[in-house]
Amino acid sequence: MKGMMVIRPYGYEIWELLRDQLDRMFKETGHRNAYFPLFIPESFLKKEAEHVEGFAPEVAWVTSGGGEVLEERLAVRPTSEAIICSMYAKWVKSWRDLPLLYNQWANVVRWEKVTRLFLRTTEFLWQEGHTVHATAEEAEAETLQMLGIYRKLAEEYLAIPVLTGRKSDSEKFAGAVRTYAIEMLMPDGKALQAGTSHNLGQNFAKAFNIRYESKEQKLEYAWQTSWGATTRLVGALVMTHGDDSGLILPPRVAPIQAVIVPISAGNWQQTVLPQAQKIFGALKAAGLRVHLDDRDAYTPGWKYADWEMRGVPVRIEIGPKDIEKQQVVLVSRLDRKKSFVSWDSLAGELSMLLERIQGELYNRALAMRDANTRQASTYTELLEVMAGSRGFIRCGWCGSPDCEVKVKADTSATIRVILDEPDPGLKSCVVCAQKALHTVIFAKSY
RNA sequence: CGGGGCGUAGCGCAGUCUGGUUAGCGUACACGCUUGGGGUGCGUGUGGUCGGUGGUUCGAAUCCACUCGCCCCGACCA
Repeated sequence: MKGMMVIRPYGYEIWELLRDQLDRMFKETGHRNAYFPLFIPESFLKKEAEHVEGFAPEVAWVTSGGGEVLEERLAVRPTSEAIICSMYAKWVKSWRDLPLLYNQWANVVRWEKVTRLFLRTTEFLWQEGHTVHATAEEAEAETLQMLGIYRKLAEEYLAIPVLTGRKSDSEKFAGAVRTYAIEMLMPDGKALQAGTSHNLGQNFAKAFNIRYESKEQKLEYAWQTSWGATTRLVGALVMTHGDDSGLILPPRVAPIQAVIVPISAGNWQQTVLPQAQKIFGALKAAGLRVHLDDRDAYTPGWKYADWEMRGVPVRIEIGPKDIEKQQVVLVSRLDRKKSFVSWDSLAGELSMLLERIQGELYNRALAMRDANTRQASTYTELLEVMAGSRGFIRCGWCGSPDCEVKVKADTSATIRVILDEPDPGLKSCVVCAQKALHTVIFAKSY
């Protein structure tokens, strides 16, 4: 099947680690998990006009079941606003029911014409949060809070710097009032949208009739948000940190943080292996994700290359010479630099090394992004950058869709985010030279 | 969806133009010996509907048509 992915255990473990972090942060902010149906009756999907128009081209339909043609065809969920809102309409009665803070971990299907492994697949895994609030202010605060959680996940766990900001009208979610996103820059100069948070206003509440009775005994439409992040994040990890030897995984989301490679010489299984096993047990007990590679069929050198390709941040070598000195050799995946550490201080030293690698990966990614972020004050400058090095381009924008469309037609770049704070140095629109209302980031995107 | 490229062993490829023995090579895999602190070396083996379907031909990996999948560029896309 085109665009479908199979995720084997090592890759899935990466997803599980970042998923667990997100899930923890959601719960810390009062959200609870729930589950809603995979199929959505067409009549539900049609209720919000802009929403159905936005998703229609990429919906997969079920038209028969049990050997019979269905009276009403069913959409395989491309996102669950429609089905969830239909339930929220029944559940929300009073201001006392609010806020409703639910999240769903699920798979969704979007029939994309062009697929790209991990970045744009027909079926993907994600979480989608759907909340209901009594006021517009609360909904906006929720939207921004969740954007902040995505930023935290990206920067503190995936070690990838992000820009946050609003999307232009042409890029916003179909049915939303406002869409915010975290936006990453990949090493090839293309931008990747890695998480979105939408303020839905009352659009869906009006379409699905989600109303509550306020303290003042007035019937009011509710205010809603939705927000999501997907398996695309795993693709972002791979692209951002990899080098010529393979993957480099940030320690906080690495399924294996350190691999122990016993030096197989002579009767190593009697001399070296027992100590390697002891160290393995001690590190595991210290809460580290370690693996002991005791395969006899491969030489140490082969194992080094193998684990480097898989992105394990630290290798621990132990051989006959180390047994004598009661030490091990730590090797960083970043630069292959070796350090010699005694057995009794290993757990502490390893933890510190892992933290250093986590920080260094972020710094590398930040340096890459900064080196590929340019400012353009004239249209000629913008064209030159897009024809050459690409990357992020900061410039002024008057806010007119016409200017946005012109850039896309000429360069295929789009506005990735509208920055929260306009740069006072960028006074005029990069296209029409009229007064700039916003500072925006243009880039080609995945 | 439009333009271009590519599908031959798990992976990477040669062979296709110019149809003709048993379809090769590297790597991986299995076994034996050897080696072991940067992908050890030698040997013996296993593994193929040549993406699929149909056609042309005495004969098709090779020519033709259709089709499926993948990659790049563009359009589309929260």
